Amino acid sequence: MSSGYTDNLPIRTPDFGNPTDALVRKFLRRDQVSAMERGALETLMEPPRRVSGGRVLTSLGERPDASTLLISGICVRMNVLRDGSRSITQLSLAGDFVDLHSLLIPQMDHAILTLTDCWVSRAPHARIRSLAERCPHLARLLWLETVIDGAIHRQWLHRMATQDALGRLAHLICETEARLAVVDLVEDDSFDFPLTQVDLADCLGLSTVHVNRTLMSLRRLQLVEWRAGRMRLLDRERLQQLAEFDPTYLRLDRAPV
Amino acid sequence: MSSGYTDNLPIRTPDFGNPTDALVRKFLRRDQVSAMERGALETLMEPPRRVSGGRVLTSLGERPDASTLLISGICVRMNVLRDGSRSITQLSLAGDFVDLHSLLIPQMDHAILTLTDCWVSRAPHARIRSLAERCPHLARLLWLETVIDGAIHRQWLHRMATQDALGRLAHLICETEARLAVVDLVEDDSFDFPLTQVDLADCLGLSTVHVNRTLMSLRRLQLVEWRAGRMRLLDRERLQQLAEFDPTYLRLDRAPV
DNA sequence: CGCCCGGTTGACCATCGTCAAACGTAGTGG
DNA sequence: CCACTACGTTTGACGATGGTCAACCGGGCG
Repeated sequence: MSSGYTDNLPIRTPDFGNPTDALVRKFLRRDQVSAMERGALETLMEPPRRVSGGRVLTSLGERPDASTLLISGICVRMNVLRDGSRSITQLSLAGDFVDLHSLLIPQMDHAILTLTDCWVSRAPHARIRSLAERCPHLARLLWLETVIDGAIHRQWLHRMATQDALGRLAHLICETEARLAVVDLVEDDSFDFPLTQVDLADCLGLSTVHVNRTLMSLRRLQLVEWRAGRMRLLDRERLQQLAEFDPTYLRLDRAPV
Repeated sequence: MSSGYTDNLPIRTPDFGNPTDALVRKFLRRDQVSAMERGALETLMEPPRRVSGGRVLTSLGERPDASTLLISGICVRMNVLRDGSRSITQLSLAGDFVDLHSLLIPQMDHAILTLTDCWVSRAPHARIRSLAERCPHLARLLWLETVIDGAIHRQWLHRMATQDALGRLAHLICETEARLAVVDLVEDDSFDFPLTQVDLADCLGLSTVHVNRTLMSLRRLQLVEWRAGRMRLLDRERLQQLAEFDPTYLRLDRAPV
């Protein structure tokens, strides 16, 4: 149970451009963003910081005074019940604010963990609030981010309620691929997917054993290949069909907000 | 399969005060709202309209140009899979905007249905957008509404993943009671809860048969009484314990947003 | 070399789904 | 008034998806 807060490597420069690059790429997929707005977004962010995998970024009960933008890596929202049973209610990918909601709900009712080594950057709430007042359009783009989180939650709920393990797993893979594609992290139908089967089980509400059985089925069906933390779609068509995947809820179409 | 849009009874006056009353009551639970802001909210709304139960308020694929505020009654978000399996991903109660997210995600990926007879009032998106620009504080209060929806989704997800039927049902009852209490719709530990067991099954991801068995257990345990669409908590303490209910996520504490 | 973590597999079991039938009540129409 | 229907609820029997327990494997690392 690692609970260390950070382990910054303060001197080293990250190997990416601007901290907001992935975020802006998502925005541009959905609307226009002016150069001025890009500049304004950059002023939100504190200097990037590196956090290794398996750390607590924000803990249960905390009242953060900033939201954290994920520049690279994967984080999760982790809910825990008193008896210790855990579940992952969201995967956060590059370009996602992992706890933007804390701007409006002060106290965390869940924890944020890094699954992998991550680069992150904080945006103090005071700065976000003031920027939102000056740039209503950016405010709506940020609002949209939280609203899409909600849409993803609803899909997960719907899948938990109606699909069996195979469909659920297939859907998670399709969704993650689609979200990563937006921020240019998919190449040749394959992308980094460094979850353990325990993590997957926590996402899907299944036991590890059954996740394993289900993965075996997916492989036997020749739908995916998953080795060394890299997922490859072998037959996107059939996989999406099995998952009943329809990306409407990800709002990947361009429409002014 | 009723799909009629409305059945207005245009002349009759509704038996409530201002359409925004319940909404403002929720806001006041969480922050201050000035008289000017109340007035501004009222200018958003179109005249209230009555819709009977079991109607489609907003259908799948639609691109609404207004969001609908629920003044009284109960609506649900209904997701449907191709094979027809349905699930309810949200219960909307008095004072909730049932599709506020459509301000930012144009195309509906689910439908909104009335479960009971409802009074509703539309707020055109253009008006909301312009009000949000003029009153950033109201914008944040509205944003908060969508963020709380997300927090509720995460709880439902968490419960689906970790709790058995009994805990899940108990949790839904606790949550609904807490939400209705905010808008003064709970009296003597009892409140209107006019869902059918089929509706409950769609909310909880269970079969109707199993919902029935689970309800029977709850009654045998002397935790609730449920007759004629009215739910009464007989032992709130034990029920909340069984449900592992912790209302933090509902953000019922007062803190400026 | 041995440990530890993650993955894999098998055997057994429980929660919950499916199918089916019966019951009560409200509403409709003869 | 009664027959008939429709809907929601209740209960039983049976079966399947997925959980639990346990053992084993394989690779990376101290």
